[in-house]
Amino acid sequence: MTRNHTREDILAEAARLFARGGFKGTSLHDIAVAVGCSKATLLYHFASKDALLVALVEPAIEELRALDDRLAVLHGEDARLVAVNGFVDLVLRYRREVTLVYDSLQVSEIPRFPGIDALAERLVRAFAGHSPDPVDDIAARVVLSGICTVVIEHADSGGIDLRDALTTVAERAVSSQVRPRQES
Amino acid sequence: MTRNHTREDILAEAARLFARGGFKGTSLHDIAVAVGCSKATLLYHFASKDALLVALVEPAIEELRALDDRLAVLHGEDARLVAVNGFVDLVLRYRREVTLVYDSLQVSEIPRFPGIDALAERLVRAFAGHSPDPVDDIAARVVLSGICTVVIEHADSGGIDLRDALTTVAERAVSSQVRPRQES
DNA sequence: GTCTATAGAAGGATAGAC
DNA sequence: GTCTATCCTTCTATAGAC
Repeated sequence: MTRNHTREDILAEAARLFARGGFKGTSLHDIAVAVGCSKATLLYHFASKDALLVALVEPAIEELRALDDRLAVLHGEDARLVAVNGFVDLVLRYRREVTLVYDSLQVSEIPRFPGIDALAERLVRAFAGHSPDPVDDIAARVVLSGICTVVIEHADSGGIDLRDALTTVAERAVSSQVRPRQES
Repeated sequence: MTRNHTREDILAEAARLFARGGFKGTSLHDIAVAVGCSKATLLYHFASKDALLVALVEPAIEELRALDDRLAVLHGEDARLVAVNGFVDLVLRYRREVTLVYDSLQVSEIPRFPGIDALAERLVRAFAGHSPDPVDDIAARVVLSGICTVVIEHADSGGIDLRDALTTVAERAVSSQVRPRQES
């Protein structure tokens, strides 16, 4: 557990600083100071600044892909439930990392992760319970991106269970008055 | 109307590029190339890169403050309706600018606008219809930030009325099952 | 594995001609 | 008003000692 102490420190500080200042807004110098080492040490552990970012978000991406796989065989309401619960859980465990991934979709200041755009699109559709209603599609997009943002600033969740709140919001936003549910 | 052709071009291109690449992710060189002029010309019209950003978002900030003023005398459901309709309208008219303002709240890569944090907090409360339920508070935050994000990528709104969709989503997300409405 | 020193590129901003 | 040329800083990354 105590192996590669420095490498872990770098990842932790980089996550914190990237979340606060953005990827382009955070320099290797900033990270080095936060860690308490030199820039050269950073680049000994990671080939480049981009490589550091990739290493940072890799675990989150892996889990995102796993969730995507699980969703592949689900439809409608089933997909929605798994997507919402799975994504909220994932975002809570990888707060800062997921936001970096999400930013990479919109802002080209960050290196792209292959296949992420299509994955995000499938996730939106699942969040919408594959509803044909365009409003549900918009709702899914709003909630999906909103969750990513809120989870960052709410590092201090004031007593309330953030997980329950976020899933509830996702539930509400996408629920049409007439929900096309499969009453099996 | 044809006065200060270049200045307007600079603002337009800067808005486009900042939205796509982020503030730090977009250089004066990038903007100059897009406009078709030199960096020096940019800095003749605007004192600095920061000043360019401020000039860009100033109109949006002004309207945001105006909305905030209107909200000051409203409560509960009335506040919610005015806040949601007013904000959605504002965001649709200043798509790229509002997002820059919103980013300035989270990411310190962008110069801060005075009083914006408190304003944003009041807006959140209004979006929540001043509900005491913490879930409504979270819902308001999710929807508020989600709207800012979605409106950017949806430059191509596919036939659907984005305004209606966004207000509907905001309505749904914050509506508790038991809405504390003032049935006058 | 970590450091100092430095290379090499890119960024924001200024000077001065036109 | 717009340009070219330049300055100075900051940034990423490398070289080489320890």
